[in-house]
Amino acid sequence: MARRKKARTRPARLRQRRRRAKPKRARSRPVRRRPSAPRRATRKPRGAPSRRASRRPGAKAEARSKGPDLKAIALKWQVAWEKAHVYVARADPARPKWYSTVPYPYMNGFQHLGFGTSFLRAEFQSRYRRMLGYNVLHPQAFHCTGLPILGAAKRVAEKEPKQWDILRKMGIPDREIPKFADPMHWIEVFPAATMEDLKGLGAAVDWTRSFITTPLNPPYDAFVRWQFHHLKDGDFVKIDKHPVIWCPKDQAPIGDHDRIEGEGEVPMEYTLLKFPLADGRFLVAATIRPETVYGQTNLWADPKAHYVVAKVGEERWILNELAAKKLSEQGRTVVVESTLRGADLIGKDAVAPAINRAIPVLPGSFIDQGRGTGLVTSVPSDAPDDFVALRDLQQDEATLTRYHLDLERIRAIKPVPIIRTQGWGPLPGVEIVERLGIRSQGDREKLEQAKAEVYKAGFYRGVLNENCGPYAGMRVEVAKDEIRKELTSKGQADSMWEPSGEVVCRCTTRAIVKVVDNQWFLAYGDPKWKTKAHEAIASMDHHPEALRKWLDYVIDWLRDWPCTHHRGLGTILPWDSNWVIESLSDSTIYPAYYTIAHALQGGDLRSKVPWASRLDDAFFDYVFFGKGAPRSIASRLGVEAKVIESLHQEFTYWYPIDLRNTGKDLVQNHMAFCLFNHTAIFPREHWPRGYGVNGWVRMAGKKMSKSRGNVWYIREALRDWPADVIRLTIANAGDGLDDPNVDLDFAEIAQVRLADWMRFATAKHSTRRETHGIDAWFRSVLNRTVKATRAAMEEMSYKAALRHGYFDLQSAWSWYLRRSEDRPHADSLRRFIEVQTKILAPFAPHVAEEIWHRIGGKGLVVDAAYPEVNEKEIDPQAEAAEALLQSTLSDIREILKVTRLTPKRIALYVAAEWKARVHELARSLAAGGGLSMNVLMEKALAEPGMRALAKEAASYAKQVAEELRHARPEELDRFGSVDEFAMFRENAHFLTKELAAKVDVFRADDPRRWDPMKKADRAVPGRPAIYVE
RNA sequence: GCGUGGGUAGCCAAGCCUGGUCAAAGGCGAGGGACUCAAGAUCCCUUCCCGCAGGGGUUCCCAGGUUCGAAUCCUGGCCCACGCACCA
Repeated sequence: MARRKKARTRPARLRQRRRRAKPKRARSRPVRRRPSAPRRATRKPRGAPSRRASRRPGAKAEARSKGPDLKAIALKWQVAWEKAHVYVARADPARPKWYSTVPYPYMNGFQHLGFGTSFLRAEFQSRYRRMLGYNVLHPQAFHCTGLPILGAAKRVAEKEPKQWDILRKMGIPDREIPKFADPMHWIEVFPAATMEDLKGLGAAVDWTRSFITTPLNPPYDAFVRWQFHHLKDGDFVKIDKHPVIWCPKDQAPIGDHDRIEGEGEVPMEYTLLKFPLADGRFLVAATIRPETVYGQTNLWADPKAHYVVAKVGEERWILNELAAKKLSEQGRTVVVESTLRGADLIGKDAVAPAINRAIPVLPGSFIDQGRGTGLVTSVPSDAPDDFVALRDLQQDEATLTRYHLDLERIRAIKPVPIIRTQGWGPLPGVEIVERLGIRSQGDREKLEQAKAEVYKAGFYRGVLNENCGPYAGMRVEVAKDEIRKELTSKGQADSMWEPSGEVVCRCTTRAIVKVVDNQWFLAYGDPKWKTKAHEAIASMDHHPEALRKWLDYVIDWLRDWPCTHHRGLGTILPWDSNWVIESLSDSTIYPAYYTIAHALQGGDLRSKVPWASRLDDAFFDYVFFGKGAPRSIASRLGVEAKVIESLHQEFTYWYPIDLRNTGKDLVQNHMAFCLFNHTAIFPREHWPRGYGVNGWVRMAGKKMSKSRGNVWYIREALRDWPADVIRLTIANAGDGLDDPNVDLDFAEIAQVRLADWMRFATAKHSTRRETHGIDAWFRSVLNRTVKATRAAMEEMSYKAALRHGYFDLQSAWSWYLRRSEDRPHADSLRRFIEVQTKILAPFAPHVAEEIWHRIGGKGLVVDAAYPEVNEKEIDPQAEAAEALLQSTLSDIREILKVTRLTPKRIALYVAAEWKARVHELARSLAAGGGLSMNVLMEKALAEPGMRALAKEAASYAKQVAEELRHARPEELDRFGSVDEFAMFRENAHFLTKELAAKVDVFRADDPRRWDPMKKADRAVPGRPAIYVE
C-alpha cells in the first residue's frame, strides 16, 4: 500500500516498455544473514546484484537439515490427492456448490508468479470453500488463440536473437530452441509445462476439465462458433469501418509487439483544411488544431518537396504523394494526375477556410513530409513552428527575393491573437519561443517542447477570443469539434487518419493508418448492452469492493470491439470465413464450457472424443438452455442421450461462476467482456456472482516483467522453495488493488516457521489436566481468531487471514504458554493444533495434510471442516482480566525503566471497594445519559458507609465523572467485570517470575497492607497502584 | 488530461469505510538480556523526543475545516503507481 518514492531516472512508462539486454545477475550471493551485514540499511545502487539472488536454495535451509523435508512432503501428498481424485468435481445436487476459476493464461511461455498469484488467490478460496462443505469446482485451461505464438514461432524460424534469448531465459536449452520455429511445438510444450507447474504448487484443480483453445480442439471451436451465432442473432455483432495502424509493405495491421517504435500509438483523426486556388484546385493541409483557423496568416510549402495533383472524389487536391496514398487506404477514391514541385506553389494565394480570405503560400523547410499532407497552414499566434518560420523568412531577404515574394506584404504579416489562456499572453506561440530562446526552425527539440506546452495549456484552459467570429467565448476543447463540423459541412474541410505518434514496423517501414471497411465488432459501445453490464456489476460481489467502481467506469468507456483478425490462431468466423475470431473475443463465456468439458475432452487437452468433434449449435442450446430434444441431438451426434442430459445438469448445477479472479490488467478487457457476453447470452441467474482482482506482482519491491529480466517462473520458484512456502509468501504478499510484493525474506521466515510448526504439532508435550484462569482466555482468543480469519478469508484478504489466523494465534499461544508455565491444558493444546492446522490448510495444504495425518486426523485435512466459532466461548471477562494483567505489567515495567531501579519487592494495591462502587454508579448513570457530578455524589452518599469518606469520594467522583463523560457503551462494559483482587492474587506468582522480584497484592483499604510510600490511595478500578522497592 | 489505487515511524506494512480503547498491530533492521565454551536457532525486553513512579511533548504527505475529540470525516493542494484499446 505504501508505495515509496523510488529513485527514477526515466519516465516509468518508457522504461517499462523498453526492451533491453538484461543485466547479468550475480546468483551466488550468500543467503546466510549475518548480524553485521546491513542487508537493507541503504537502497541498493542501480545495477547491484538483485536480492533475487538470495532465493538460491538457501544455505540456511541446508544447514537446518534436521528439519522436515517440505518438498518431499509436498510431492507425497500431491500424489495421494491425485490418486484419491480429491479435486475431481461432479455435480451433486445434494450439496451446495462453489465454482471459482482464473482466466486461462496465454501459452507463449512458462507461467510466472504473476499468474501464480492470481491463480492461488482463487485457489485459496476454493480450498476454503471446500472446507466449509461446498462441492467445489476449480478447473484450468490454456489459451492459444491469437498472434503471439505465431509471431514468436516465426521469429525463432528467422533466428531472431531476441526471441532466442527469451526462450533461453526461460531455461530452454539451445538445442531445443529450433523446435519452437513450429507454432505447434509451443502448444505441445507450454500447456503441459503449466499443468506441471500448477501441480507442483499443489493446485486443487479438476484436471479432467482442462483444454486448449483454437480449432486444434474441435469441441471448443464449436462452442465459440455457437457463441458467435448467438451474438449475431442478438444483434451484438456489427460490421463497420475501422482505422488500424497499418504497414504498407507487409499489407497488414501492426500490433504493439510487431513494432520497432511506437508501442501504444493509436489512429488519430486529423482535419484536412482545403484552400481553393484561383484555378479551382485545392491546397490541402492537415492539422490537429482546427480551432486555430481564425489565426491563419499564410500557408507553408516545402520548395524542395514534390507534390501531386490528385483527383479525390470530384475535386482536385494538391498534397504530397504519401498523403494521396494514405487517403486511398482510407477508403477514398484517389487518382494521381500530375506532379509539381513545392517551389511552384510558393507565392500563390489561396483562400483560407473559415476566415475566407486569400493568404499566401510561403516557403518553409520544417515540414515533416511523412506526416499530414506536406502542406501546413500557419498560425503563428499559437504554433511556435509557424512563428519561428515566419520570423526567419521575414528576415531572409535572399529567399524572399528568390521566390519573387512581396517584401512589404510578407513583412507586414503579424500573428493574430485568437485564444485567451490563463497564465498566458495573447500570443502563446510567440511567448514560448521567446521564453525558451528558440533561434530558428532547426531548433527541433525546443520547438517540440514548445508545441506540447502551448497545446496542453490552450486545449484544457483556453477560450477563443473576439477574433473567432461565432466561436468567441467558446472553450477550445469544445470549439475544436464544433469548428471542424462546420467546416466539413461547408466543404472547407475533410479528414484523414494518422498514427498518434511515429510507428515503425518490424520490417522498418513507417506505418500509416488504413481504414478497414468490413471489420466485425462486438457492439460494446451500445448503451443498452452497457446497461445490462452495469446491472450485472451491481448484482455481484467484488474483491476488493473498489473493483465495482472501476468496472462501471470501464463499461462506460468501452467502445465497439473489433473481434476478428486476418491472421493468428483461432476459430473461423462462422458466417465469413475471411476472418478469424480474435483472442479476447473467443474467451468471454468459457467458464460455461468448463462445466461440460470433462465429457467433451475425454482427458485430452485436444479432444479426441469422436462425437465431440461433431458438436453443433443445437447441442449447446440444449446443454446451456435446455432447448430442444436431447434424444434427437444425441442420435445425430452418435452419443447416448443420457450423456448430454447429464451435461445439462452439470451446467445448471455449477453455473453461475462464484468467483473469477485475475490480475488487474484484465479488468478493462477480459473481465468487462466476460460480463458483457454473459448478459448477452445467458439469463440473469447465470451471470457471474463474484469477481476478484489483484495487482501486479512485485519481486522484492520491483515490478516483475519480461522486459526487466526479473521474471520469476513458477518452476524456478519451485526449484528454490517448497510449494507451501511459495503459497504462504503469495498469500502474505498483499491484498487489494495495490501491487502485491513477493518478499523473499518472508519466504525464508515462512520456511522456518512451517518446519517449526510441523515439529511442534507432531511432538509430544507435557500438559496438565487442571484448569487455570488463563484457559478461558485462550479459548476466547481462539474463537475470536477463527471468527476474524473466516471474515478475512471470505473477502479474499489473505494477508489479513494469515495475520489473524496464524501470526496472532501463534503469539496468543506463546503468551498462553508463558502464563501456563509451559504446561498447557491438554484440551487447549489439542484444539490449538487442530485449529491452526486447518487454518493453514488452504495456504499450506501439504504440511497441513502431513500434520493431520500424523496427529491421527480423520480423512484428509483438505476435506476437513473448517474451524467453527463457538460464540459461547468468547469471554470478554477473561480477556478483560488478562488485559488488566498485561497493562499492569507494562506499567510496572515503565516505572522500572524510568527509575532505573532493580526491584527487590513490588506491591500492588487494588482499588478500595468504595471506589469500585462509585465507578459502578457512574457507569450506570453514564449509560443512562445522566452522568453529572451532583447526581453521582448524591447517589454515592446514599451508599452505606460512604458518608465517612465524603471528601475522598467527592474527589474521586469528580475524576470519574470527567473520565466517563464521553465514554461509549462498549467502553463502559469493559470495566467492573473483573474481580481485580482475586485476579492479581492468582497471578502474583506469574508477576513475580516475570519481574524477578517478589510481588505482593493488597487491597488499598487493607489496614495491614505494606505501604511505605502511601501509594495505595492512587489505586482506581482498572488500575491498581504500584509501589516498587 | 481522463480513470483507478495510493502517500502511516529507519525500512516493509496494518489501521481509515463504521472518529474516541492510537505514540499507532505485525515483520525486518538495530540495541540490551537469558540460554551457551562459543556461534546459530530460540525466548524476553527496548527501539519518535523528554522524564529517577506508571507522566509529558510532538507525530500518520501539506494547508485549511467539521467535532468535546481526527491517522480516520470534509475542502483545496502537492506527490507516486497502474491503465487509456483492437491485444495478451
